[in-house]
Amino acid sequence: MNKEKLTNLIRKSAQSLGLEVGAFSLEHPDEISHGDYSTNIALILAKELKMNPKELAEKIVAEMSKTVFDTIEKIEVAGAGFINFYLSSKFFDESLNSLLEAGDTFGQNSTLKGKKALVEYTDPNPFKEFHIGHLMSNTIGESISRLVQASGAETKRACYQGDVGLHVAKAVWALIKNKKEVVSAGNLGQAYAEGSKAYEDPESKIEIDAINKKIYDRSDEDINRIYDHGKTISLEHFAEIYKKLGTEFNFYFFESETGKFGKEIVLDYLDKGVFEKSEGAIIFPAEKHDPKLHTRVFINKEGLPTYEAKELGLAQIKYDLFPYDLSIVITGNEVNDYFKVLLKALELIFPELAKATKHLSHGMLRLPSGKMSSRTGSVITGESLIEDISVMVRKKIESSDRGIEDKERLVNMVAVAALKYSILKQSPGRDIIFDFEKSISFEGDSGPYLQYSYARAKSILNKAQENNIAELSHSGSTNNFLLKIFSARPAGLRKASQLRSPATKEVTELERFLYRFPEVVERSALEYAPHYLITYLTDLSRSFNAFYGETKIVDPSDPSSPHKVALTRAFSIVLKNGLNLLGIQAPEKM
RNA sequence: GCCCUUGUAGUUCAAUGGAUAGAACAGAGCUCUUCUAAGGCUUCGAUGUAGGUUCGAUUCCUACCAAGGGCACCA
Repeated sequence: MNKEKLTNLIRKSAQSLGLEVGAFSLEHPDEISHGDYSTNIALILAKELKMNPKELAEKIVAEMSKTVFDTIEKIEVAGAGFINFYLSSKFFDESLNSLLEAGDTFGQNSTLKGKKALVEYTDPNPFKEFHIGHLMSNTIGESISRLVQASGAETKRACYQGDVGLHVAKAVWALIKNKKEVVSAGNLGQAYAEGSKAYEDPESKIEIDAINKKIYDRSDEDINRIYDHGKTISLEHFAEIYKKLGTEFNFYFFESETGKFGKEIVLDYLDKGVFEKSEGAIIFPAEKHDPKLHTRVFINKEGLPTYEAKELGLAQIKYDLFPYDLSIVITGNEVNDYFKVLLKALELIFPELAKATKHLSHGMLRLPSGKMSSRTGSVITGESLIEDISVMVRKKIESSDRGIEDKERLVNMVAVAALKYSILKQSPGRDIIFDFEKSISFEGDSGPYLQYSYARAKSILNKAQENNIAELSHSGSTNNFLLKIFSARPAGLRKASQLRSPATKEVTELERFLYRFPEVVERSALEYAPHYLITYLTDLSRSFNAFYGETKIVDPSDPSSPHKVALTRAFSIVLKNGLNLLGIQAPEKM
């Protein structure tokens, strides 16, 4: 009994009462004790017919009850006129079966099957720090990429980096002045801060502007050498961070490439009336197309392309390399208004690319003490934040000994999980007030909570195997999980659907959550909102932990034990698949 | 001044126009001779203000108040 089937049954029943049925909703109630599905059809129809919604609901229920369903336990009218459906143990047994059979693939859908998707995120700038804002973009982008991939799209990841521009010139200026050989990415951050400060001084400004031009045209050997070296150091540093975070990009794009291309596009469309000349610059008067938009400069007085022109070039370069059906660009929300202007320009030039482009923005990471600024050097780097969290995780791991072999690997897994969870738990687009003490938690709603729940489930499964209740075997491409019934009879292998004993006829809350996973994944992907998935996984884990607390799962003397073990196995599958979609690793032990 | 976003327990976050507004942290109290206590169980506590639309509003509309971001050559 899936949602579609049930919707049709409800519609049919109402129609056979002679009612005209329009749109109505069928959802999982917020409160899990209110049943598995709930519809508001009676409330909607009663309004049109000016009837009492409760009475109408009763009539619809009576009509539905004429048909016998073995997957529905009971139907009842509740509240103002909601009809609640409680699924039967048969339904749950079957769904458990298919869940265990699907294994790693459970949760995937095909809404984007056959499509090509390109996701751009993180976008740090060489010569500047990789700060906590980049961690945000990376975390969200990685999860979106995985969700889109799980929806069937051929997915590529891209990172776009600003390797030219005033910020680079400022850093290079400071490096030359101090005759400092670049040895670490940290030096570059300092150099950038120093250059920014110097830029306020008119004399230094002239020098920095000159360097900026030379970087663009590569006319000065000494500057080229310092520039190339610094860029290499930066990129190597970023690569290390990506490794820690678990991101592998397919494409790297640079502003030094997109600028040239973007400029050509703008000049090309200058004649065609999209752009105009104004005060020596080339502009796009977006307000002529939409009063809420404003004019932006695409090529400045100096003849250099701005961010906007570069983006035009980027859209085209991306498409040439990977002809996408969907191009997702993830940025901070401070560029929202520019992006709207940009998309309007793109729409006039490459309508099909504009249609395929989806801009997602995340909020800012704000510190309780005020705004972070790399210009003044008051930044928290991504690296230092991960290290600070790691110190706390390390302490925790040292205090408990579970025979973990590679402790540093676990430290990184848990630290990254704590960080990613705190970023993904809220709806995207909103600012995060980042308070180190409060934001990074190992208790309650947290990444480590989910990981701990997973490790616990794995530990129970190992014990079940030792007690000969379950047998985990990998054959071919599918995971087979076989359970044995313990009794006087010869131990036999059973499918999960044959395990429920009369004693456990009652359906547990855990089961009511498990089968919903694919729906949650689909919604998260469709709305580009990983926080739905996080909320679900947290509820699911809480439900499992409560289950663990109130019952003994592995117990050879208990006939319902194999069924409980099967549920534990199902839980571990869903949680691992879910964590994977968030870009969080699931440790076997912790 | 104009445009965009956001106001929910003490704090950080949830809630496709639906039922008694959910969690977590912090506070109070239980719980390891039992499969991982990074856990479980009790308990206290909230929709910025004023209107409107609706059978029903945290959600939609209007005004106000408050916070953040943006508004021509940085990104």
